Amino acid sequence: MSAVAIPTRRRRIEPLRCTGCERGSDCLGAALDEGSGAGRMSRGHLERGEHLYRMGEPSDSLYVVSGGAFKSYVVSPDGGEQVLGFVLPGDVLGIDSLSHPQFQSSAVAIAPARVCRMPAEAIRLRLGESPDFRERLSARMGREIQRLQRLLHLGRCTAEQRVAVFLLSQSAQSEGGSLAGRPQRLPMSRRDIGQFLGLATETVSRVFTRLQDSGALRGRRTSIEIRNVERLMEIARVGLPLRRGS
Amino acid sequence: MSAVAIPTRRRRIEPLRCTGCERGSDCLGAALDEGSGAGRMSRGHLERGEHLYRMGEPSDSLYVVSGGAFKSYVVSPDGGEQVLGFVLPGDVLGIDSLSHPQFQSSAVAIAPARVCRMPAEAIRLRLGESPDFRERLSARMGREIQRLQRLLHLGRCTAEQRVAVFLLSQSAQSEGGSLAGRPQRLPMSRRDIGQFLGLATETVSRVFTRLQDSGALRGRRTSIEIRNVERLMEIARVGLPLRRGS
DNA sequence: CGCCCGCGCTGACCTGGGTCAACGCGGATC
DNA sequence: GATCCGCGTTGACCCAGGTCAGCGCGGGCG
Repeated sequence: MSAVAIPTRRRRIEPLRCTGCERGSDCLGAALDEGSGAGRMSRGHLERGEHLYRMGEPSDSLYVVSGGAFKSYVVSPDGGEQVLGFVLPGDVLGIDSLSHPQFQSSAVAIAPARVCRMPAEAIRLRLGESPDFRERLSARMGREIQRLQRLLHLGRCTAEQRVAVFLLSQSAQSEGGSLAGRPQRLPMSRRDIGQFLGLATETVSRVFTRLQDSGALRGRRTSIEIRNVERLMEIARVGLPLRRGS
Repeated sequence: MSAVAIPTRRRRIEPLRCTGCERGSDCLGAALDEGSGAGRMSRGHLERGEHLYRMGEPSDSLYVVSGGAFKSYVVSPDGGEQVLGFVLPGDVLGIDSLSHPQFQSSAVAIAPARVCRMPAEAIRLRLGESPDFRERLSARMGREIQRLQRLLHLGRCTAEQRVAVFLLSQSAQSEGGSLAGRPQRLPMSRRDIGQFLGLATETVSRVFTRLQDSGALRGRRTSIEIRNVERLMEIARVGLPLRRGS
C-alpha cells in the first residue's frame, strides 16, 4: 500500500471445485466449473497490500472475488493513479483485460482477500459450449461499461454529490445490501476515495465532516453509518447547499 | 439537434450482403455475414439530427457505422447531457446495450450517416458457431471499457490537455489516420465537445483560440488543421502553461 | 429582402475545490 | 518507553474554469 515499497506478487494457490461453495450457483465460477471448465479453477489468498496483478503483466485469467476487497487502478504516464473501482465479493476482476495479452489495469487487495482464478483457456472452452455462460460474461462486460459511463457522469458533479453517490453505492453493494442505519466498513483510505472520485484527499475529508455535521452520516475513519438515507440521496441529487433546481 | 425539437426516428432500411462492401473483411459485419448470420443484416441512412436509437427503447441490434458520424450520449436525471463519444465509420454502436433489453444510451447522427444493422438474434447465432466472432466481439467490448477508462482519466486533466488529447485522438481515428498537416472535418459542435470533455462551451472556445494563437492549430468552425503535432502532444502531456514536472 | 435564431467567440466576475502547511493520532519498530 | 511515519483533519490562500452577458455572423425562412 505504501507509495514506495512495491511488494512482489505472491499467491498461495490451491485447486478448487465449486460444488458446495457458499457463493452458490449465481457465481460466475460455478457456471464455469461445469463441462470443459470443470476442475480448472484455483483459489488464492492475498494479504492487504498484495497485488493480484499489475498493469502490463501477461493476463491469462479472470478472478472472482470471494472475500475481502480490492482496488482496481491504472497509473497514467505522469505517475498519477486513477482508481477505477473497488471490487467486493461476488465481483469479477480482470474483465477489462480479458481480450488482451496483458493486464490493462492493476488490482491490489485493500483487505485480506480471497479470489477464485478462472483460467482464460477454461473460459474460452466454456464460452464455446454454453450460451448461458456467454450471456453471463457479456452481461458482466456490459455492466462494467455502464458502471464506467455512470462514473464518467459523476466526474461532472460537485464534491458533495460524488461522495454521497459513492457512499450510497458502496452501502448498497456491501454484503447484505444494508442501506439502512447499521454501521459498515469502508476498507479504502481517503486517498483511495479521492483518486476514485477525482477529488483531493483534503476535499474528501472536508466533505465527510460536512456530511457528519449535517447529520446525514456518523462514524470515524474506516467505519461509517448512514444516519439519514433520504438526506444523502437528496444531496446526491442536488448537492449540499441547495443549488439550481432540476 | 435542437434542444427542443425531438425528431422522431425513421430509417430507410434495405437488405444487405457484405460481399463486395468497401469496408472489407476486417468489418465486424463481414464476420457476421457468414454462417448463420448470412443475409440477416440491413443498411440504413440517417440525416443529421436523426436518432439511431434512444435510451430506454428496446434494443435488439448492433450497428456498424459505415459512413458519416454519430454522437453517443446519456441524459442524466437532472437533464444534463453526457456525451460518451463520437462514433466514426468502422466503429460499432450499441455495444453497451448488447446484453440489455433496452438501450442504455442514445445515438444521434451529427452528419449524414449510414449504418449496417446486425440483429441480436443473428449475433447470438454467430457467437455460438464462431470462436473468431466471439473473440472479435469481446475485443470490441474490452476496447470500449478501456476507452472509458482513459476518458475517466481525461476528466482529471486541465482544459488544454483535454482538448489537445481530443484533437489528437480525433485526428488519429479519422479516415486515413492523418495526424499530419492536412485539414480535417470536426462534425461536432463546440457544445458537443464540451459535453464530451466535461467543459463549458465557452471554455472549449477559449482553448481553441489559445491553441490557434500558440500556432499549434489553425482553422475555423467545423474544419481544423493541426499545424504542430509535437506541440499539441506536449500540451496533452503537461498542459499549456508549463506546470508540475512529470 | 429583412428577420430570427443558434452558434461561436470574448470579457468580467465569482467560486469550488486544489494546494500548501500544520497538527493530532495511532500503529509499528526498536 | 521514545521515535517515526502514514493517515486524517483543518485552515489559509489562490486559480482554473464555470457563469453570465454581450456581440458578430451565417443560414433558414417568411
